Amino acid sequence: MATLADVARRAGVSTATASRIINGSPKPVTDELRARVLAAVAELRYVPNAHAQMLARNNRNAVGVLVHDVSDPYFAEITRGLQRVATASGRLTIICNTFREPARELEYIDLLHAHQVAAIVVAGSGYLSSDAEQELDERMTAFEATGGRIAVIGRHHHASDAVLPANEEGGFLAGSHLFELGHTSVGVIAGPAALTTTADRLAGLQRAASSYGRTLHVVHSDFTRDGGETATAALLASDPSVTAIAALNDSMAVGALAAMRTAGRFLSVIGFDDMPIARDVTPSLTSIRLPLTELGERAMELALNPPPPDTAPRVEIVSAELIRRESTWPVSQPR
Amino acid sequence: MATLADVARRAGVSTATASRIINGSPKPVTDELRARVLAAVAELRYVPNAHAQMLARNNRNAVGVLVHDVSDPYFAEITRGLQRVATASGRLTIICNTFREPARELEYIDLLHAHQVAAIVVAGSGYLSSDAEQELDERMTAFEATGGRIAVIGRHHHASDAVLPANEEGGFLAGSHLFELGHTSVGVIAGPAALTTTADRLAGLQRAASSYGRTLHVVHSDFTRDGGETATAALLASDPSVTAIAALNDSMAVGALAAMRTAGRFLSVIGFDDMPIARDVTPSLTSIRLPLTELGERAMELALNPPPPDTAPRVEIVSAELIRRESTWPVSQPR
DNA sequence: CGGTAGCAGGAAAGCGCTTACCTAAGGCAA
DNA sequence: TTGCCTTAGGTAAGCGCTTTCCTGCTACCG
Repeated sequence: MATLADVARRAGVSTATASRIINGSPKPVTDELRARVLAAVAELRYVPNAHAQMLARNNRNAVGVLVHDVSDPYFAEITRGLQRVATASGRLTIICNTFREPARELEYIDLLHAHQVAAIVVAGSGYLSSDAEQELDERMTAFEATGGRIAVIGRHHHASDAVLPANEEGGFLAGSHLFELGHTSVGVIAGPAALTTTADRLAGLQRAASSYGRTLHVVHSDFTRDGGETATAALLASDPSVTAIAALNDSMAVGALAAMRTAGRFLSVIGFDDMPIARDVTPSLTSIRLPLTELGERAMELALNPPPPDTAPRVEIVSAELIRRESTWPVSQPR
Repeated sequence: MATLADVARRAGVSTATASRIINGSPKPVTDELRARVLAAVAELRYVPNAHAQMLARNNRNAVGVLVHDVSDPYFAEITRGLQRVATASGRLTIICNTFREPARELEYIDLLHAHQVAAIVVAGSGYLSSDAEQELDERMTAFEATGGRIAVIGRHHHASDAVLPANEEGGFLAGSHLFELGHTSVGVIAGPAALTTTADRLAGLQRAASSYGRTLHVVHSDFTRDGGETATAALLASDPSVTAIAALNDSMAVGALAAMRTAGRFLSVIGFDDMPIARDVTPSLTSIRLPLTELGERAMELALNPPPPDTAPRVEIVSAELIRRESTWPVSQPR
């Protein structure tokens, strides 16, 4: 690897001069030297060593993103928003897939910390409470103590800025929609019980149920399409009275559709997240839209723009919206 | 930020000893000192500065991934494979979204180079030929000249290892399937003409067409769902004789389905890539399966395991497979 | 013509680590 | 007792950069 010293030697200048020219520092330099140095850079295909630069400059440039799984469309959408903002402000984004393993989360936080990132965005529901969650909180605090910034998406961390999707409100919207259509027995395909996302969406649904004087039939699944399919199949078999299904995300809703196709029973289905696929399945899916890209953008903005010191953490709530499509209909007009 | 020197001071040892203990070097150290140092690490919440480590050790640990857009399911799937392998061998993966802009690709290659990554995987079709492509080739070669490894996916780079999806074969499979079903007038919704992926898949389709003595009606689009929808709508309107559509990826095939729904004309459709969504649309999509995750895994393996020196670049071809579903049927039994 | 700016460029001190090499002390055989 | 290992730990030289401070020079003023 060519080093700055190589370039300087070749151009017949000191490393100081070479560095200044390459970085376009304000110090004046004669055009002649500039040309010689730039020529040397080109000839040697010199690329500065980023680690040495970071070390010498001691500025934090990159930002880290902790995400459960980028290939999950939910996170893919959020990640796109995060990246847009980060890239726009000229920062390198390091994306870390935690695969939902708390141990890996911890590992990655340290790794990002070690890499001197300016900020870390943690996306994705946390667990309601657990040792790992505790530990994560602690590491996040430690990172912030060294001047790093943290923003979380859809997860509460007492000390950090947060962007929260209106999960409870969304759940309420979904439930109200179904009850408004006259459904009395609603099956809920929920995510893992320990996740805050599940808890919040479910809470909204419950609120709707009690305000309409109805009850829910909840089964827990895992937020995947296949999980949704099996859970729905089981629900259909065990409770014939159910006339509508509320799935706590679109993937499971799509699974529910598949289960109903094989069972030959077609009930109203409402999903959650309004992912792109929602409009392309048949029937197209009524869903609760969460502006995921925006969620990511806001979070990155919070992470990159430090708040005035000694103020409380900022919390932004982005609201949910009901998107009506073909998969829900009045209970009085069954199909 | 606590530094190693802080830890050493606090534990009353030299930085050398502290470093050795923290890194578990083979040098023997008394248990007493070890305990003191580890205690200091915990108290100070010391996290080593990765940049300083990289600089001092001069070893390359991370790997970089250049990908058009992780939120595109096609690349999401590939990325998942890449990450699986990289993480399994204990490496940090830096994912860079190029958003299909050649300029950004160049920028990122240099950035990864500067960060001393051990290897770079470039995923995603290149352009048939262009200045930017030329330039990219050059940078890649420069990177390899400094000891870095490069592997490409679905793109030819004379000097690097490559994993290639069998695009031509897949195109042939798709074409043969449709002609076998008796279709004589096949409309092709292609991607941008300048992309090698488009060219290869199209070539396979053409080969099938000529071996069956048929011709194709090709329109170019952009590999997005919406692009596919408008292109299909236009094709339907302009050429009423078409009885089947071959879309060069599933996203556009889904768009084609949507266009046909609005037009009220239902033709056989075959997609490409067999993305998860294919089985959930109605009718479920016949498609050419490309094992995308595997594509990513193989590429990362190539990137991480250097070939014996002075051998030709390794090229692996992963084959395509026809997945029959409901969206294609014999021309003699129209719906 | 001396004195002082102003300018172009270099010398060198770090940034936070790792590690080759050195030292001091103890143990043991001759 | 001497000599030589071994052991436990420290010293200090970098890794490749940036940046402060310093050195000559030329130019200009009185």
